[in-house]
Amino acid sequence: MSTIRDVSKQAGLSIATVSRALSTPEKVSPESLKRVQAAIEKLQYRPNMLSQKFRYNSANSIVVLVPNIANLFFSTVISGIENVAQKRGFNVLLGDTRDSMQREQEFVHLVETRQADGLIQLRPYKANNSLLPKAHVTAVNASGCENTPYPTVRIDNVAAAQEVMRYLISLGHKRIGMISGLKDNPHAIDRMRGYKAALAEAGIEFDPALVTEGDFTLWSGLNASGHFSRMPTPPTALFCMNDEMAIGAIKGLKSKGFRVPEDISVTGFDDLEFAKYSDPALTTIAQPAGKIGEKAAELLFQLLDGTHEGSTEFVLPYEFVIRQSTGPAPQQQN
Amino acid sequence: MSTIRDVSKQAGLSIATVSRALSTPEKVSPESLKRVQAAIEKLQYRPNMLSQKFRYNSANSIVVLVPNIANLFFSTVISGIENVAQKRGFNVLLGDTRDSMQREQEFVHLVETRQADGLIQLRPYKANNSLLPKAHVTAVNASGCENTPYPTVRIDNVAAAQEVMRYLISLGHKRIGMISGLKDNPHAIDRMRGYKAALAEAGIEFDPALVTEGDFTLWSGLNASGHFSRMPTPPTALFCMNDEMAIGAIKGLKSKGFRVPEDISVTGFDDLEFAKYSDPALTTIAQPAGKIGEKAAELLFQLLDGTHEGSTEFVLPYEFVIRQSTGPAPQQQN
DNA sequence: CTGTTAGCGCATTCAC
DNA sequence: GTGAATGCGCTAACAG
Repeated sequence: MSTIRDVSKQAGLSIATVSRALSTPEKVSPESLKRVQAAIEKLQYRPNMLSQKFRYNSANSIVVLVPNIANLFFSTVISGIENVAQKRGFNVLLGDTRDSMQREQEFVHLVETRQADGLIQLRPYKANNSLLPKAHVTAVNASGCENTPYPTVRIDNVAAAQEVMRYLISLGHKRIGMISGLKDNPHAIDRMRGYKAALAEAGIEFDPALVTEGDFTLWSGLNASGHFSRMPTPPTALFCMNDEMAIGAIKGLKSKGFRVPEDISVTGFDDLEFAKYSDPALTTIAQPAGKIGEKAAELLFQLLDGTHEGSTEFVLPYEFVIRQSTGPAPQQQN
Repeated sequence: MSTIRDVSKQAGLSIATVSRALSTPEKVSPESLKRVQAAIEKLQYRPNMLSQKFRYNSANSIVVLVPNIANLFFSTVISGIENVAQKRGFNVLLGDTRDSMQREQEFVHLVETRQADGLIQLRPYKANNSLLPKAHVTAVNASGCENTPYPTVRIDNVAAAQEVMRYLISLGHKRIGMISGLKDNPHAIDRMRGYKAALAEAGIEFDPALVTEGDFTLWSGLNASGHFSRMPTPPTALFCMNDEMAIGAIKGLKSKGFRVPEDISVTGFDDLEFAKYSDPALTTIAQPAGKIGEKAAELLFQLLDGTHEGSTEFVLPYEFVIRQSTGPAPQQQN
């Protein structure tokens, strides 16, 4: 591997001139420029970015902490982050944490040790969980939730859940089951609030028996659906906290002889590509996953540049998409 | 940000001793060690890895080139790569190329400029497309295909496709349609060979009218299914080159009044998590996506270490998973 | 066991 | 427009 020194020798010029030829060619005479270029070509010289990073004390990379990369919602957010990082000439370091705090800590360490300049966290933070502030690490939480002290980009989960519930209620549903995420998941907490708010609004009493816990996977949705199908009077609608669980639940319900939506309506959350192709196609909340990623990255760069002003909380619009998995409440159930 | 020099001053020791305390504590007296630790604690010192990387001329990272990160197959492979990179203390740089050669080139550049030590390509290479060899870049192709000059980890696509086809033929199917990937996609080429081989074996003539081209997306599968449903005598089975297209096709066929598998059998390829939850559940080839990633990473590290011996082509076993989307050919069609 | 010294590759002074 | 000299933070070789 040739260095800038080799190039300078080959060109018969000083290191400084070669360096200038690379960064500010207008400050170098055409003649020298040509010789430098020839030398570079001949030696197949490539500047050692490791050295540049060291000198500038800037890694030109950001790390993205993701609980599980093989999750379509997250990977779409990452796509958005990549988009703007690419434009800024930044690399994206992938931190697949698998919900392990230890792994997460290791990736935060990358920023502390300057291997990355900043961090985007895709996992929603719990209020008490303050991994970041003890280190001076520039960070943004994408897909964040309310009441966190971190700069955050999110949608209004409470309102979105409430909107879905209002729609179900408007279709005549009164017994509406829910497949929640883990109880301490901040998204689960927010969406639960929307669920309860809509019930209260409609004068329907909250029934804990209608709530069952999943973990946002297909399997947990399938599993949870069993709880409902075994009830003497099953709910007529099921509000699922994400699309995977909704699709899993539909699978389970159908196998038990339920028709969706004739016997039971099912709603999701996220609007994965697969939601359209589910049978029946899923009524769901479309989160602007790509946009969330882009906005989070933009915010992070502003923070890094010190050019950010104003609020550090961005609430992006969601969209309620009505498809075929929801219908009027069956008459006999009233 | 404090440096090792600050720590040495604070501890009243030389820089070298501090450095040793960090890397080889057994070579430092307990007394000094304690003072170093105290100084580090007080100053909140963190070693600057940028400097270490520079000195060792090793970035301790690998880049993964992926055509589309929001694709479940790829993200599962990446998960596998992450697994072994993590163990080796390497970072994974994400290169979402979006099928753009320019973007791909930029990521290869990361290796040329030492920002990464090696590269794993998830896109299958065409025989003529030699992006890598002109640069001296250590690389492995995961999900590769036959006859490439690069170290590669793959499954036997020809045999897998042939096995699926044999199964369909054994069920009595004679008119078997295919939803292919883009014609010049190496995977498409290999799987097509398997398709044709099975037909030839069974004495069934190849009919180009039964082949339609998709691009591995859900939508293209849905779209392609229209081609078949409009035929005067549609095929009784459909071999799709991946699960997404199969799921899209099933959606399309059902909407046209076809029953799967009673009227038409459908098979996929990959065995995404969603394949189980499709209705009907998909008969498909299970690629060991995670394993492919792990093996590719292991191979890359061996190459980087110079400890690799023997073949640079690994063919991993696949599994043929029979679910409910396939059944006997309908009688009336014979 | 500890300290002094040199140098990794590059960009940037400051002279000329 | 150009070159010589300096230093970024760290480790390794050497000397004590």
